[in-house]
Amino acid sequence: MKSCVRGNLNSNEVADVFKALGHPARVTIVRRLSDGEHCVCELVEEVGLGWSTVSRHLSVLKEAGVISDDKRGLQVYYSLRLPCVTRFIACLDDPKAHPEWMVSACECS
Amino acid sequence: MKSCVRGNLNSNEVADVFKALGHPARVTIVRRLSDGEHCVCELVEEVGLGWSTVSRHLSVLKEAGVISDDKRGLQVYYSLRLPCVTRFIACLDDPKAHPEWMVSACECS
DNA sequence: TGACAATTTCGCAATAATGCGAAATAGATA
DNA sequence: TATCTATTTCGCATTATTGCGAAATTGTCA
Repeated sequence: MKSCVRGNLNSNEVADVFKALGHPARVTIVRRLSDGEHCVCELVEEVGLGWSTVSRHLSVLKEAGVISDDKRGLQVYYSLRLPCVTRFIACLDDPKAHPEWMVSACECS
Repeated sequence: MKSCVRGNLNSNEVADVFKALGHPARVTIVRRLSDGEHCVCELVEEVGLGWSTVSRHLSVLKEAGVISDDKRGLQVYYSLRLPCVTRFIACLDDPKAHPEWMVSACECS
């Protein structure tokens, strides 16, 4: 079995994912997306910042591979690409009791 | 069962943990600590930056609750407080096959 | 085609993070 | 007590991130 210490990604690549998640607005976005896809308009409302600002936060998350977008008609729908993010946040929220960590192997896609 | 969307921590607090992990040097440190505690001297060598810089990276991680320190004699030993960080990085490394995600509920302490 | 709606890109000013060397601490040892 | 060793704190210059409004894009619909 492979060690967790050194994997396929170097520290720069891993740090980019963490960095992308390291902003309150982006955490809010990711949390919201954990229950399914949402359009930008809904996320703007949830985050409480300007459209251009939220748009850039979304592009940071997308660039890091955390979320993906799907343009349908006038609207762009974003969804979470890394379910393990949700599970990790759940662990931070309540380190003791989190059976959802046992649900399955990581299904990041 | 509690939803993952809103937990005990607000987005600021969650973002602080991600922000602490969002730097290549700090990812290197955390990866190294996933096999047990190490003194600063070993981490300085691994990271390849100056002592004062590594020391500040360590304080950022400690401040965020990701690692803890233990001073014994002249040396300070750091260790990981959030094993789920290791599991999350493992997920990023190889999203498909990671049975260690099933090992147990999160044992963050 | 022309007007509208949802979203992104751009440029800018303000703020935060980074890395370094020098100086400060704190424990061990002579 | 004086000194050595491991580590942290401080001050500084450089670079990155943030949020905003204005302008640009892109798809829809009359």
